[in-house]
Amino acid sequence: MEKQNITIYEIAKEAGVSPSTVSRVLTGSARVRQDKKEAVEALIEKYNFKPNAIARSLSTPRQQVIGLIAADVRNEFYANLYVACEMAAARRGYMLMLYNSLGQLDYEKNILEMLLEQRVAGVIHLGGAADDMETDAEYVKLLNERPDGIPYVTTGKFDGVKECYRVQVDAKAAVDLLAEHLKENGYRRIALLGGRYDVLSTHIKYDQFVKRAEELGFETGKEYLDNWGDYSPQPGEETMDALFERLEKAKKPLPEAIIAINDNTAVGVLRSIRHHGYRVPEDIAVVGYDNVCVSEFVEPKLTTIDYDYDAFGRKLVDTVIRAVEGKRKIPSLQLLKPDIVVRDSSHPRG
Amino acid sequence: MEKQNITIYEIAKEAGVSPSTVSRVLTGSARVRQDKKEAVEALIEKYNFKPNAIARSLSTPRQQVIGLIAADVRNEFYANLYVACEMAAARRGYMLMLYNSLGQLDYEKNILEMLLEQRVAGVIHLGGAADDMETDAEYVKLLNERPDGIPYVTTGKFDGVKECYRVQVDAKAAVDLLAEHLKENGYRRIALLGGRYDVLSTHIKYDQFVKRAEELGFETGKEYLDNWGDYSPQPGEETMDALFERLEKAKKPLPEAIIAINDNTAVGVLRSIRHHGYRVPEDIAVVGYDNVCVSEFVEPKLTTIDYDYDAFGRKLVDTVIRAVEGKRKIPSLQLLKPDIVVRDSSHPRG
DNA sequence: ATGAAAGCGCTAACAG
DNA sequence: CTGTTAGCGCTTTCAT
Repeated sequence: MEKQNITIYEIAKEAGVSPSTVSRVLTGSARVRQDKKEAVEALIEKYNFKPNAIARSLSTPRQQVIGLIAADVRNEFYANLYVACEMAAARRGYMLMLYNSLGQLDYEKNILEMLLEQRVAGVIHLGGAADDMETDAEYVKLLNERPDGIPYVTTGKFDGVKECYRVQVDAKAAVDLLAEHLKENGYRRIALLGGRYDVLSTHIKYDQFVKRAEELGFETGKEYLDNWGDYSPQPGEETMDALFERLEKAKKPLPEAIIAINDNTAVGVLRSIRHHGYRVPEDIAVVGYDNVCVSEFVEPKLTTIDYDYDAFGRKLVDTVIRAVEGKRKIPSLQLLKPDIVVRDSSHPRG
Repeated sequence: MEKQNITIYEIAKEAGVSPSTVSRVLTGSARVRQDKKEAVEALIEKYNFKPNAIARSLSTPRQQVIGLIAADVRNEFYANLYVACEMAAARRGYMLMLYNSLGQLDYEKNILEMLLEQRVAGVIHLGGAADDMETDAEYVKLLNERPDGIPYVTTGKFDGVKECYRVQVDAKAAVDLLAEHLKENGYRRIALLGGRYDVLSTHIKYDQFVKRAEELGFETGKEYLDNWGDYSPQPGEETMDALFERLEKAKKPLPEAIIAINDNTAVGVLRSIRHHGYRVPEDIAVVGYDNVCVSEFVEPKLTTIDYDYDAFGRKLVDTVIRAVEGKRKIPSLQLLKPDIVVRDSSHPRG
């Protein structure tokens, strides 16, 4: 262990120079005579001195730290996005400070305050309250009270927040990709299951699906749409079970294909279908969203929507940094084009 | 947006008190006359003033931030652990700063330096280089050069690091649980597959398994052990494919049960078995580790080892905090007892 | 090229 | 109870 509390002062004294000179060799902010420079560097090496980033950030415009609020990194979608952000940030010399809101609105507001007290350079908000259809007024107030110049970028939306940049997946395009893929493969009676309608991205998916279904001549009524619960396999299974029951009662035919709100939900749907004695995709096709790791390892492999997570993270981080640096106009909404990954769960209907 | 750069000084001036008084009402560190207090609070409210945590931490002993290095939060095991740590830290008034090493040793060293420059109160290291059997000498040097009093706690180990606390899953106990469960259910010829032998936890599992197998009279030779590759499904599938091939060539019988190094690996193993036309568990049983979300949704549901992630995270964080606060002796190694979750993939052999 | 001095925003020891 | 003063560790004018 090194002796603690070494500062540029001890280094300066021992090197026979002033603290400013030490600072200059540390930051390279000005030229220093070679021999002094070397002396200082030798001492830095000797004591293994590391400048105190906290002290530095006090005298310097701002922290190179970006605060990040995520709904829950245990969900692979957010984990992927987080890692992409971290890599992008590292490349630009920024650090990230992560918090998970875990669905607790109060805690989430708390996080925001802590981040602001840390004087982060900006905050990125992935899902969570930013994904609620109905914006929480108090949250918006909090956001609008934030110090000037701390940019806020989110994958969701917040009505009424000033200087808020949105970077979203183009959810409509994703719906279209899936809908057209199913149509091409001969599916016409299609159900959309899972998620919560009061979540922005889910909301968009349902609305767009209804619209597109009509255009493509799908056979889709209210009975074939169902949303509640979270985004894990369990509710997926239950929602599908309920669909079977509902259709039987109504004497309606089974759907030919299911669009699950995400891959986890799809995994639950697959299980329900299996339990009811049907095969995928022969009897019912299933597709999902997010291209999560398991989607490739369930039986059958899942057709799904993929995103360029790296590009997504990069765009998020770059937006913050550009805003911080006061760069030219930044679009308030940036959309990312999704891709479709076709696997076995939606083979041509035959 | 609020005007930026409000400090306790403007508040003080406008309230007609001294900065220290403002500080006192902020921290509650001393009594302040009621009317002054109210005046200050009103202004804090009015300007929506938030004290600068950075400045505060400069004049105060230390940051309430704990640095956390994780191998990769996209692996659910780490995501679970991370979230548990975050919750535990929040309860104790600490924040976390997360970094993912992603298998890049150089970057990982970099992270450590950045964390130290941030003067974090302590660092928690989940997997990554701390999990390597062969400790990287330079890393150890870095660790030993860290300022005095910054505790280091890890789920792995680092040979030669001073003031290093280890909090580990009791991997031997986990092996025993699985081995005994299989024995009770009538399995005797058992293979252990996946992971890398140069990773601490994997190493322990293999060694303990070999030892225990002998004690329990298992039929297990070199052909039934295989480790290389990472901890995702793909290598799991390939390893199992290779096992089939190897045993056929050697004219050895198939194993009755497979222990996969983790659930992800097990998922790949299941697929390989299915592709080869065998059933689980009728022909071959499969068990894993970690009780990751999918383990409950693959077909058949996976028997696996579960940990009390919350307790794990709490112990990690508490250890750091206790060390920071210079509390009484802290054990240098703390072991967590794992549990077994019995599901369908290892039904009694019939 | 380099030192002295001021300041970043807050806390804390010390007088009153 | 409260104001004054002195830091915390670093950067940054401003002279020299």
